[in-house]
Amino acid sequence: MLFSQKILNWYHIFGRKNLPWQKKNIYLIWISEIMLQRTQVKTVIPYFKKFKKNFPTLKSLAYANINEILYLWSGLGYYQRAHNIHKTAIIIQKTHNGIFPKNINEVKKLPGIGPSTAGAILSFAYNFIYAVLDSNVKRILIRYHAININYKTKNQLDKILWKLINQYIPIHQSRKFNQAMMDIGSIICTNKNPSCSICPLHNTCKYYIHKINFKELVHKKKNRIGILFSIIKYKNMYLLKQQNRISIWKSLFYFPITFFSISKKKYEKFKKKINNLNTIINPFIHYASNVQLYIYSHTIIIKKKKIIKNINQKKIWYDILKERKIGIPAPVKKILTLLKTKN
DNA sequence: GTCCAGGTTC
DNA sequence: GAACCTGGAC
Repeated sequence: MLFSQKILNWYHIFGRKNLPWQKKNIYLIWISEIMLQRTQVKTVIPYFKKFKKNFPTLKSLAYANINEILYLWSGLGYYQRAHNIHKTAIIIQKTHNGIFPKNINEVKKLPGIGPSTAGAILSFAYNFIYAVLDSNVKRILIRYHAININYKTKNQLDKILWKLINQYIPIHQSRKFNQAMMDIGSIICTNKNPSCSICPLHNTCKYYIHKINFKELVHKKKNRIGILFSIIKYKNMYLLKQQNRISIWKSLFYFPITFFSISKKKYEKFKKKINNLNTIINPFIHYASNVQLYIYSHTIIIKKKKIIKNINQKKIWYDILKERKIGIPAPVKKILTLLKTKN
């Protein structure tokens, strides 16, 4: 039996068919595919539903305020994606008459859409014959063909894998094929302890037959960075700043921040200093991107505050008892929730 | 406490 | 090749 036939047969019995974005609405498919970039299905579902409710159409998104988009994105991570969907919505509104393009080259030009996402969008929306090559699909192909990835650069490997997947993708059922490949990759052909016995490809898979397993390269150790949040409180309100210059959490709102080196000497010195500060939030570690953030905070309670500036300016007084439509990074949300309970 | 899953961009 | 985030598993 052909590779693609095995995949399609599996899909008809086990494939995921009721995900909230599987409705042939290209706008919603696009949003879901962006959310799914380096983010797992179960994480995306609640965010997608909330997003769909608030921005049901491309037009509503194009005219939205970026802070409102970041608010709905808060906690999902990789906030550049939120900026990119806004940019894309505006581009489509202006230069494509509000209609999401059908041409793959046009789609790939849009911010935040690479080759894999472009294939996913067009195959899911229109059943066009474009493949998806995300890490689930890559893992299947690497194992199936026992490709030794240690001798290849990322580019060389991608070229090989694209060639393979383009050979396998069936002419009439690309939508089902792509969905099934991702399902199998994430449910069966998992990174650790794959469930080969229930895999539709195991009869011809080199990894299964010959027990060939090439280990992936180990991850680089993350750098430690110290952060001090200055929690400035006035009644129920906290001072938050929108930061654009710092690369992490770009244009999200958080407490005034000080970075410090975590080199042993400086860190010890800083720790002593911190211990003298007035704080009600215990220090904690937050992993972000390629860094390990050691997050400390100190509290300053003020009796009189400056004039409240509006949302388009960089500083705001955030009332913890009121929801406000701004983007807030996960660890800052966590602190605000703690402050609420201690209020 | 540390590790893991997960595409695009520059 | 490095930067970008978070929740949950261990």
